[in-house]
Amino acid sequence: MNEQRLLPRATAKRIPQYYRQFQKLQAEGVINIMSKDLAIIMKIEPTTIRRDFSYIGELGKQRVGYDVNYVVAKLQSFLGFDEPKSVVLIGAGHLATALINYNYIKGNNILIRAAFDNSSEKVGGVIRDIPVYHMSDLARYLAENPHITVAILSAPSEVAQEITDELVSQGIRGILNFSSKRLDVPRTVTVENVDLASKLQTLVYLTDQA
Amino acid sequence: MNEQRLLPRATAKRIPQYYRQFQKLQAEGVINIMSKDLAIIMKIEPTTIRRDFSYIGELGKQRVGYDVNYVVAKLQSFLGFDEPKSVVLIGAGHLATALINYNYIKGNNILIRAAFDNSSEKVGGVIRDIPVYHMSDLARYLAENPHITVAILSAPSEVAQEITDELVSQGIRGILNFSSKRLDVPRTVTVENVDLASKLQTLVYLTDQA
DNA sequence: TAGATTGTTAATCGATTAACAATC
DNA sequence: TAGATTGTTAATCGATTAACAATC
Repeated sequence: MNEQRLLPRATAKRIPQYYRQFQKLQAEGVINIMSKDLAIIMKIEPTTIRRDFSYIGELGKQRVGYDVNYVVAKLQSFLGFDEPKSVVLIGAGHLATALINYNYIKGNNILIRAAFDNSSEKVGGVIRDIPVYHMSDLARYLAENPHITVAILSAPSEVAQEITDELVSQGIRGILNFSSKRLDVPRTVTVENVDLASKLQTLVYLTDQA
Repeated sequence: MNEQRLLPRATAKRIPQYYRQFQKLQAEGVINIMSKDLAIIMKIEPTTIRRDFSYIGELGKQRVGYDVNYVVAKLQSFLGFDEPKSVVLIGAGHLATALINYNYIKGNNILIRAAFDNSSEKVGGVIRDIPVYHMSDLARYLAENPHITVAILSAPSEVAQEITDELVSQGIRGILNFSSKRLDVPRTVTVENVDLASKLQTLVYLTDQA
């Protein structure tokens, strides 16, 4: 039941970066790339790259490097992105719109299916082609779409926990949290925090240090 | 010249979180808090909190915990936020607007002074009360405002490096990078990366793992 | 083959946490 | 004072990287 983590968390967080980079290389028509050259592009040590890749399998060939098409396919299946994953957006403000735009640019193995908001101006409309529903429809929507297990939370901090509880009770198991609140969730739920205000403060601080 | 890093990078990244949390506690009228209780709120081990604080000084009192007002003042001066820091925004799209809104909610020791964009619809307008200028005015603006040393880069990836070079040549020493490109900068320049697309992919992957 | 690059073993480094002395 | 909490020492843990054998 409780699957052992197959690879270190630090590696897990880099795999999507590799995947995205190899997609780009593929689009550019690159056939092979060596860890040394990839290291320069991605600003990651070649040893770290090879170590990370070794968790997935023996992807490379000595003297040749990594076959771009092969690695893309391998990473894709490793990430479970062979079939696209659906997610929902909580909040339909500027951040939500930015995320929808981001998502459109990238190779679409993650599909934002719907956004939820309380604003009567937004409800009933679309962002790109993503429909915006009222928050009161959230529970029903998730009940009807049980394959959706990930939500992006871009709602105000004050209601973040309350919405989280609802998401979890409706079967959501992964939350990308843009609020500054740390969310209380059962251990079975994964939360990734993106605290933009703190990030900016950290940067300002580090800049003055350096 | 080359100032030694005073505290571990992991700690440096948490200090702004502590600062924000203590601001909140202050607003709520909390007088004292103990590491054990703070740990529950912030989801950080009490030992980690005490260890982090010890880098700043002996902030607490046995049996009493941490005086909220005192810690806010201490963190503020430690972060160099006694006087507010000015930053500029590159790009005036939805992400930029979201960041401006974020910034307005928080205690304002970081001031976004101006945004720069190429869109003729946006140039000349304001977001909240932040003026939007044309990208071609960036160099002059930074030359006239040499106290601005931090920029938020929310421009498309294709032009990210080009803009970075311009920022650096105009004296910018800290960049919050929202593009998916890793930026080439001199070692004197600090970059914090926020790769939203990768974050989302990581979350989806980890969710399926758990 | 000789040379170069991978995957891996072993060493290092940095961060976290358990244990505890100091002390209020 | 007795008890509890801080700040710190020492141990643990996890991640990175240097060194290198395997091999193409």
